Amino acid sequence: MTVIFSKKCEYGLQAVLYMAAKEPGCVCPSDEIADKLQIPKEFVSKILQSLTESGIVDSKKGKSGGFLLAKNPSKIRLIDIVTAIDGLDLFNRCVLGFPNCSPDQPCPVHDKWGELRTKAYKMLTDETIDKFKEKTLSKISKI
Amino acid sequence: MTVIFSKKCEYGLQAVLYMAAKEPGCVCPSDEIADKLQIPKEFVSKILQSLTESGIVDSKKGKSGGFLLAKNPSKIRLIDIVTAIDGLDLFNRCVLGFPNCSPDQPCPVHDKWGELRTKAYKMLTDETIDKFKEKTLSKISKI
DNA sequence: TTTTAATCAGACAAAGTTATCTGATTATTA
DNA sequence: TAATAATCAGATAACTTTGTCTGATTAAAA
Repeated sequence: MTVIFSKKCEYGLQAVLYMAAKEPGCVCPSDEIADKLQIPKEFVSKILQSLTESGIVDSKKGKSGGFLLAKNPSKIRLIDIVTAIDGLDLFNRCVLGFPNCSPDQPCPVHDKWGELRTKAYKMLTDETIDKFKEKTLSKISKI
Repeated sequence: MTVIFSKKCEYGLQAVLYMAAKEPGCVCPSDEIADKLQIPKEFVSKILQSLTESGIVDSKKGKSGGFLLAKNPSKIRLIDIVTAIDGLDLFNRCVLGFPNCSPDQPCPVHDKWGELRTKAYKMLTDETIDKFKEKTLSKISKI
């Protein structure tokens, strides 16, 4: 199998985009998120717990509790979520798995791949989640 | 964790590049490949077995046997190896894991990501392994 | 012809990821 | 204050990937 982000990270990104598409400050129970995104409830709950520690989301306990974004969506970048869940190995590791791949000891595809990787990193760094509100709503409605 | 290619695929790419860097028609025992690339012997052996079925490498049994490329390196593209081992899911699946991601039902990052993905696919499709002989030799010598 | 050194095949083991379950804790609301 | 509905925490199960082991088969070389 081939993957870019782990399932955890995919679900984390989906959940955060979902919350960003709702009214600001709106508290979402994990039940609701899991239901709307069709992903396992306990799993998404765990993922959001870890994002709470990273300061990206907040949680409210007790009745009518749930999860909500900890900051303004315009302050949350896609890369923040990826970093919190998967880390940045994707952008540091050699794509062919060679040890000590670096400009000094480049693997055969080092330069070509590095270019793509830099662009991907830039995209994730440039984009904040407030930009995706409309697109998320449109996508969610079709699930 | 975050991955692009599976370990199998990484090792497969490494091994094929290694064979392409040797004299044409040269038979490499799995021992030698495993040793030079510092990867598990039985594992690389299994991977090369599967690439034999895909017609990318050939194998010779018995004493002084081993693996060799089944075609001219100029006829083997990086994408052929990736396809044989990992498949093309990477280029078809939604990067956020949304179901039914398509131009009709795009995920929030569909367009931006699609662009990068297309470039990556093109790179793997354009590059044949004969182009990497020098770079592979230089990298191997430093492991 | 016997020994040797390799692939081949399949079972198995270890590790990591994904998913589920259970119970404790917390805070709202009736 | 009691009932309710949510997060939180930790154990465990299922699955996939990665890696190892053993023995059979094959073919070259002594």
